[in-house]
Amino acid sequence: MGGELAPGTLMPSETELADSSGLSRTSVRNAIRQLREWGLVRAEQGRGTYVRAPRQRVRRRNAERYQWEKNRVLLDEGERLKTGATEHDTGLTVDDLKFHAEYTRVEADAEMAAALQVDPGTKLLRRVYWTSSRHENAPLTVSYSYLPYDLVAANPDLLDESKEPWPGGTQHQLYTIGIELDRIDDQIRARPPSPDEAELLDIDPGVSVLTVRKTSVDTTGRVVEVADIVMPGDRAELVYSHKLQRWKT
Amino acid sequence: MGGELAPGTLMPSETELADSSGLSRTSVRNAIRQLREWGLVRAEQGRGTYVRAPRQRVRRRNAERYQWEKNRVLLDEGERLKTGATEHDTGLTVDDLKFHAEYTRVEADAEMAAALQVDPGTKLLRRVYWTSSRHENAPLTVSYSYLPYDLVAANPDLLDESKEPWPGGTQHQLYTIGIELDRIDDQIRARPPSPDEAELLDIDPGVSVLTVRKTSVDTTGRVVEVADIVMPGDRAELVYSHKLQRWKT
DNA sequence: GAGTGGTCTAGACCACTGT
DNA sequence: CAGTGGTCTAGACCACTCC
Repeated sequence: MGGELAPGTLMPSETELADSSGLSRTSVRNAIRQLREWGLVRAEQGRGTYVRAPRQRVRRRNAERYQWEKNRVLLDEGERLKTGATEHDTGLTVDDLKFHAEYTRVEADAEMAAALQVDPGTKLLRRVYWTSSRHENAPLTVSYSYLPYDLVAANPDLLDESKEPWPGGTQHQLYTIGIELDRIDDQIRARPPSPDEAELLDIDPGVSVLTVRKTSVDTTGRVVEVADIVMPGDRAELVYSHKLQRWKT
Repeated sequence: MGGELAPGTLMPSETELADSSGLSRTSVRNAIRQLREWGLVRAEQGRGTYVRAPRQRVRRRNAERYQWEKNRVLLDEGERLKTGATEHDTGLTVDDLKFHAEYTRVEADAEMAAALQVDPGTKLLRRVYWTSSRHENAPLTVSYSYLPYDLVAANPDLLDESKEPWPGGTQHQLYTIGIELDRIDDQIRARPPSPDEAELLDIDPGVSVLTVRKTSVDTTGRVVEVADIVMPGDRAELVYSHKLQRWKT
């Protein structure tokens, strides 16, 4: 009835709601599905349905972030280790964070070949990366990054997933192989999650994900990285700020 | 079975699928719901379920668009009328487009007051605006724009919805009352559509919308417009391009 | 074992579309 | 009118969690 419940509160069970409302359980479930699509409630099998914490939004400010990362590249390593990009976004310190990284060597399919401007079948390094708070289970973003294998092979450290997290981010690692970025394009979409993504991000299958396809172009015009960043649509938010040129007075 | 059907094809009816598959109609409907959430199929009551046209994506390049709009402000009106922002996005000419505009005078609620940095209850001009192709029924974007009423009242034309579409866009109209923009911030989210939005944008209730909250700040640091732009998540895409500063050599 | 949500069935009625 | 999707019921079984 328009009321508000404290986060973590256990809802009455579906059968109980059906009995007390005079509706069938099917109808009650349909109603609850709406609440789930809005991320207001989470159902746990065998346990019950709980009110979710208020949508703690993750805010990514990509415009500033990219330039900020670039500026950091030329700092010495000690400086870089102190603060990473995730802390930049969330305000959490490095001790609160858990990392996961996983490297594989794959061949470019037609779609990725077009995005990277290479031939289909070209060897790529696929880097799956996520980070989450030690106190929460689900990551806030998951990143699938693709780089031409021959390019990164110039620095063996870049092929070693145990060297994660990359100190200073992707731009610094590219710097070690002589690459300077000139431009980054972000392409933003929303779509339903795959079952895997729903589980990993701890969202209901009915909640969309926000995705960013980030394309990094170096100073010679070459595409050096394509990354797909996936975020839970009910908790994530992207911010882009544009400074406009002044009219001549 | 992984096949692909031509757009517009009529699917077998739900009862027919239930009979031929040996499943109940409820289960068939659940399966179809997945297709709907992906925007692959559209159900029309009384008619049937059709395969949707391939997701013709609308691409908005906001970073360039905002500066482009600003540059156009100082051109003379004849120039401006030739090409508007929608044509800039879609490549359609002005003859192919239908416009809708609707003005109301409202009071700022707590949320909008905070966004506009005014007191709650302040009079606002609410401008609902959309444009769509003459050959398709549903708009590609709907915009809900809010401006302080006293600000725009300085030019009576800005209070007259019949003067839409604004020749040269919002930035030109602000120019007529002596305002130059300094910065535009975009805040991007995804969420389920309201029933009204689902109908207007011609999407299934299960398909999320992509929203942009656009905040325009003038050269004195004042927020002069807040606009909420709503797009169908299965057909829209946002692009932001960032040019990075060079390292000193 | 009792209680939860997840899945499924078989059938009913309604609102809407075409002819 | 017959056929479509939208909504609803009443009941079953399963997988899972907790005691």
